[in-house]
Amino acid sequence: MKSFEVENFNLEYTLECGQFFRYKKVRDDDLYLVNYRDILFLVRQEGKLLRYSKNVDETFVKRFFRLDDDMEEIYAVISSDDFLKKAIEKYKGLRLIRQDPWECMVSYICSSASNIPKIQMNIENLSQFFGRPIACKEFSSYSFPDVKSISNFENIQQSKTGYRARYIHEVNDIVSEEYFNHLKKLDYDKSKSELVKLPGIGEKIADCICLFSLNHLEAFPIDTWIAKAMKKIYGLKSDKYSDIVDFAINKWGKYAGYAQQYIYMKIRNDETRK
DNA sequence: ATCCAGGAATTTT
DNA sequence: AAAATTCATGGA
Repeated sequence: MKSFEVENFNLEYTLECGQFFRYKKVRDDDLYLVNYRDILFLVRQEGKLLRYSKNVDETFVKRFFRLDDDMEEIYAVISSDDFLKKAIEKYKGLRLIRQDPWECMVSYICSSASNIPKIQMNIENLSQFFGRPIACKEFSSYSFPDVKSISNFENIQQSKTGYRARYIHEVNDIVSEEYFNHLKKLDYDKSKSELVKLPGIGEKIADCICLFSLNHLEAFPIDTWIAKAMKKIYGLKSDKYSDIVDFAINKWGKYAGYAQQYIYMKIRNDETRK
């Protein structure tokens, strides 16, 4: 295991806050096994030290966990009120993850009207059907399928994706490496309007893809939790998607996505504890 | 057993 | 243009 020092980073919060699905705690001492495309690596935090398996390098790990984000600046922008201040205090070190756009797209198509364990199962199944075996130390897994390779409809259904199977199949047919290369060049508004053209992708999922894999930190995905939270905390009357987005972007600007993640984490944990 | 879950598309008012 | 219905599946 190699390592480097980290600040304003908490591995557990970052992996387990619901933004990302392909991780597994493999030992009770907080050693995590993480999948990213065709990479399988181990990572563990010991205080300020972040340790990671030798099959990845420091540049990769820093990029994946967005350790290049200036959290002091971000905290300064999103500490707009008591709720956010408390959420940041409690979950300090929670960062967004830079996911792969294709992987992120398929994962969030699976997420509609679902839950985290089930989404994880769907992705695992898809990877077994369409990916390749990969390993790290004594652990083994499957790579995430390449773009255009999730093509067998029967197998998509056998991955227990339900009514989403059709969307995954169609999207797999439409997108390509070139599609993503083009998508990465667009700004937030343009990316989002491209994404919602795809079957099975509405505003919410498009915002997830923008925030979690396309570097658009102003994206503010609104699921039922966030909608409830915004109503409760800020007394928003309208439950129209675009009204809530306008409010958020007006309040937190280019870091609205980070605000979303802290709100989400806090509201969800406060709720499940009662 | 029945109902719902971190939505989107389609159909109906 | 807003509201109800449908879509599969696992888990509570």
